[in-house]
Amino acid sequence: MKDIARELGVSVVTVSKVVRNHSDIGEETRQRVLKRIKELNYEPNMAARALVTGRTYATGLIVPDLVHPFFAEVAGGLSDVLRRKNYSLLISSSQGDPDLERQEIKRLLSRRLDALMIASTEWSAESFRRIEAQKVPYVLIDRGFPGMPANFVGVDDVAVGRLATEHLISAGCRRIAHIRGPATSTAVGRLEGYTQALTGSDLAQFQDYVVMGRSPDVDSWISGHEAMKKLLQLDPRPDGVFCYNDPIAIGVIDAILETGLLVPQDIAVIGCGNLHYDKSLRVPLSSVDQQSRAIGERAGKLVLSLIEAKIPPQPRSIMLQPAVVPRESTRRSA
Amino acid sequence: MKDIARELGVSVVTVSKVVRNHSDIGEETRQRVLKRIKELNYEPNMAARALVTGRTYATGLIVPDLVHPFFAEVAGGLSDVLRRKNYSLLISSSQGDPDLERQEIKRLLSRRLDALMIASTEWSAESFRRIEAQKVPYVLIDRGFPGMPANFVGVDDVAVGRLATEHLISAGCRRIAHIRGPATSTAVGRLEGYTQALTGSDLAQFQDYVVMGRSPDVDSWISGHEAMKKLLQLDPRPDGVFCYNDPIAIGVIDAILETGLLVPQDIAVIGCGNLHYDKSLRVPLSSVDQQSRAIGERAGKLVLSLIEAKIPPQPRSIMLQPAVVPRESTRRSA
DNA sequence: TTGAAAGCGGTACCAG
DNA sequence: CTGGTACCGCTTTCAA
Repeated sequence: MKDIARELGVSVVTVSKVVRNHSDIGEETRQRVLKRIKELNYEPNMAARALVTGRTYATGLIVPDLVHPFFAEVAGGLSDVLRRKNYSLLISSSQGDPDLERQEIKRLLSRRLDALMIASTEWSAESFRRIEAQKVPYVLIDRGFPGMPANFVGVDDVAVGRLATEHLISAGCRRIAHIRGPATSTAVGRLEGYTQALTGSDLAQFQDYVVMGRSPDVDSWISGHEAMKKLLQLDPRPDGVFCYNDPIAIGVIDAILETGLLVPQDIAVIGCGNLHYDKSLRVPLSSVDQQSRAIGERAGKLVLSLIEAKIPPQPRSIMLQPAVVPRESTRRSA
Repeated sequence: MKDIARELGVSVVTVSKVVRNHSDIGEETRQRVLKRIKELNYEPNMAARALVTGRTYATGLIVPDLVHPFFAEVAGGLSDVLRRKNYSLLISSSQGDPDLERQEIKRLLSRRLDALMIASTEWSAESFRRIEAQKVPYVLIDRGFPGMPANFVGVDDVAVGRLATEHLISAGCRRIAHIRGPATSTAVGRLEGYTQALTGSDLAQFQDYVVMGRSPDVDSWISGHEAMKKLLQLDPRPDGVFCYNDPIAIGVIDAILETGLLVPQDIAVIGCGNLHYDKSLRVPLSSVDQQSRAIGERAGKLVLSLIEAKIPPQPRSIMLQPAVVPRESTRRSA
């Protein structure tokens, strides 16, 4: 910039104004500067700009696992929205480990990002105090903290659990198990919905029909497979299983088939997420659609509005409505 | 930092040195400063640091599609390696559009990242000149440019094509089709391997047995589905299909089954990528493993070494070896 | 419409 | 071991 200014015999201020196409610049001067900028392929140094303006035009996303299709889709939707407004996106994965998550938050905070989005693996809202202290706007994605007023974008998880369970009931299942997720709002909400649906029906509820996989967010398939093995040893064994997510459901189906039982005839299975390959599975998987991409897009828009706002607005909670997508895995001649 | 310095009656330089635990600082002073830093929860401003050191401790990754499991896994492996060395990762998606890709490169370049990694959708190496001009180290991922000396991490694509095709041949297929990808090195290499394998056999080669999907990187399933519909109208129709990637292969299988034909009995199918859900598909999918995660990890290590190097080293090409993972979709009683 | 000066939050260099 | 000074590349303010 200094070079351009010197060459053209104008000041850096002038060049700077042209770059940001500030109004008060002579048309002739503007053209000259613009021309030289193109020639030199000049790009302003964002780090320097960030230093003085305090805005980086970058946001951060922390997810438990990038490879998990749900988070990949969220990231995809997010990235699209942000790109259009010229924001960059830093992504990091917490591997489902709260310590790593805190560390990542710290790292991103020190980059002075304009906003953070987090699908948290925490059970407590503690580490968000620090973000608030730094006055960095943030949005919780997919998992919230009950009673904590914070910006949130996700799906109504109680509805997810209720819909899934009711679907199994109407498919004729009488002994419905649930493979639950970790201690996040998402898992808790779905469990709650499951319980509500059962309570609303005349079906019996068995204590040991609710089991938790080892690490449902990261090694989902294995978690599901293991959990189902346990359920299969129960007597009476379940005839319907509602799974915390689709990869778990896939593990569950595989476990059932290995035993020689049939899906959905012997045991019906439903998952959550409606991943795009669900319909091509060995047993096409019924699933509760979570609108993953929409979650990313809404979060993107919310975060942009947060950044633009001069004063931090009231936290908003955006709750998308889930829907059952029925497929083979629950199609019983009930 | 200024505050801390004032409060403690030392200079900012001293504080700065403590932060970076520079050697020549009195133990007592160090402790005092450290203490205060903890108390205030102080984090150095990376933008400021970047401005003076010229290093951002951040790298960028551009992929055609984040949701594509292959790239998600690459990103996952990469992210792990970089995190351990305290680097952040900016991810952006080019949607398979060369224009968008160039735009993203520009954007990331203006952030003065320490290095870039790109799974390019370009057919020409033109836009990489700009990166070189800025002297930013970069690594091509998955797709290279023949004859262009650049850092590269990927799989030996000719071997991929050869292995897949030979696998179909040994499964007893006599009329082998190929659904190819776009004009990238990856797709070209696989096609080359396919041709080599056929030439090395006594099988006939049909011109119209090679078809290309619409947008193989982004809407893979649809691309595969459409392409297979075309192939099915041929006479004689193929009895084996080698697909550019797994999502395409899934679309292909679905198209075949819709017609009432059987996989693998009537038509065997093999894909590339060995995605983790392949084994749970309606017809468990044979696939050529591309070591996606390893690609990410190797790329991460390479990029770190590039950053550390004072003088740009000779470009290295890291070529991982693929392997066939046979499953139901090619298991014929040949 | 233009530009001089100050400074964003740090680090490098070198003198004390 | 400690700190003064200059400066990284850009924006802001305000005077010309």
